[in-house]
Amino acid sequence: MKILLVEDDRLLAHEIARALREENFAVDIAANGEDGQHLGETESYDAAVLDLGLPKVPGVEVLRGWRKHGRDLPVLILTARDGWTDKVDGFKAGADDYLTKPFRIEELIMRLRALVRRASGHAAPRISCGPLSFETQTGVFELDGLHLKLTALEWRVLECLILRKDTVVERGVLSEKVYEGDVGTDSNSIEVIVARLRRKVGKALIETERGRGYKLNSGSR
Amino acid sequence: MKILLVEDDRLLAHEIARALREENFAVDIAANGEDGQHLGETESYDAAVLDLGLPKVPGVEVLRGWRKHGRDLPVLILTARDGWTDKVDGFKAGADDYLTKPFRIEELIMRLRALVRRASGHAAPRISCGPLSFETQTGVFELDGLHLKLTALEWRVLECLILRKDTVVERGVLSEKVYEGDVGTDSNSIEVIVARLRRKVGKALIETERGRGYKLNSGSR
DNA sequence: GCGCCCAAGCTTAACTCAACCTGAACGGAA
DNA sequence: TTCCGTTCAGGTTGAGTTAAGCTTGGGCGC
Repeated sequence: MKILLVEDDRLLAHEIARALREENFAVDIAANGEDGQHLGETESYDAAVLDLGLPKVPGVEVLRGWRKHGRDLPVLILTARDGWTDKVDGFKAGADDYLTKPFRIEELIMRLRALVRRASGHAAPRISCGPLSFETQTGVFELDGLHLKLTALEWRVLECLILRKDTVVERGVLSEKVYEGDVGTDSNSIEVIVARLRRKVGKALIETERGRGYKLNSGSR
Repeated sequence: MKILLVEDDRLLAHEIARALREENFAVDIAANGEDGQHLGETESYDAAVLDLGLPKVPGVEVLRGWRKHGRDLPVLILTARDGWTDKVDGFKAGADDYLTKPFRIEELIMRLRALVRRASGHAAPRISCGPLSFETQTGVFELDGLHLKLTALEWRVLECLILRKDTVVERGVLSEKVYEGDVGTDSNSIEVIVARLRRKVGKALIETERGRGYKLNSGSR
């Protein structure tokens, strides 16, 4: 867990760093806006603590710069003044939280922990299978990196297959998953959907196991 | 954008709810811990505001209950007492932020917006999508740089879509987030709102995924 | 091994109906 | 009054189903 601390007050900076390290955070200190800007853009941190009252480059500008460069780390800003506009500007620039000086160091730690916890929950698990990949959070399929457009039923079938890739999914299981209620199985609609899917994702991907069902096979064998 | 407000003080609750609704949030109010617990577990909210000083079931227990049930919505806790241990307990139970009473309602809104923005995976304070852009901290939409005037419902729908741009937002999810309380699903009002939105932002932006829902697509793919 | 036969699966095309769109009108709230 | 949200009706579209003919594969008798 690595934190970037941008704070010009040497004394305060070291006090904060000491406390954070005691809690097993790794801390880099930047004593001014320029260094902070640069470090935030080049290194990889789990979160940043940013003093808004910096000399030369104002803290808000540092934050704005990070965001412009696509840095999406959680940022907690510190403000000496109790000024309302400061906080508003900070939030508008993309801050996630703020603290007004003076503050208890335990509070800083707690808020940092909360930020990191929430930010880390955003890893989007992906399943890929040959040229096909599936983002479980958004339900988006991609083929060779290109967005794959599917109808509702095609999507359900393909999801069902990719969640069990490399294993046979029986016909019955498929129609159960695809048609929520139980269905009379005397129909070839599943076959039709599979055929259409094959035309979209390529014949080789979906293998049929005669008498049992279908299997999505990753080219690994 | 739907918020759960758990607050036993009727007056305060309605004041907060009014202010939030003025900012186009949909708000459900729970007047006690039990109701709050239940609503938070069964309904789907984008964030919760939780008073820690509740009668009967303490606020921290409510929060702990949600987390135990796997509800990971962002939670902002309110604490009347200036007590340190309250906040610590709150954070330990999985809170994301807190405010000490009394507070400015604008600050509550700022923090809520920051929480929601972060939870939706966006670090930058501005989301753009084709000619459309959205300022997360102020809730302002712009089309080609010009301020876009929307009604409350139009705003909620469009916000919901832009926060999940390029992914399909299901009809059900949409009406959940847009309407307060429970939802009757047999109505085409969402369709009508979408049609009106299309007339305002252009047809191409809002794509309909038949059988699933709607998608806001940044032409990039 | 060879070939026949039948069941299982594939594919195309047409049809049907639910999902969706939209203009208009109504009713309630500010 | 005006504005906003909802409902309704009529029209449009396209996804899903069906059915029919074709292909494939494996079992079995020779």
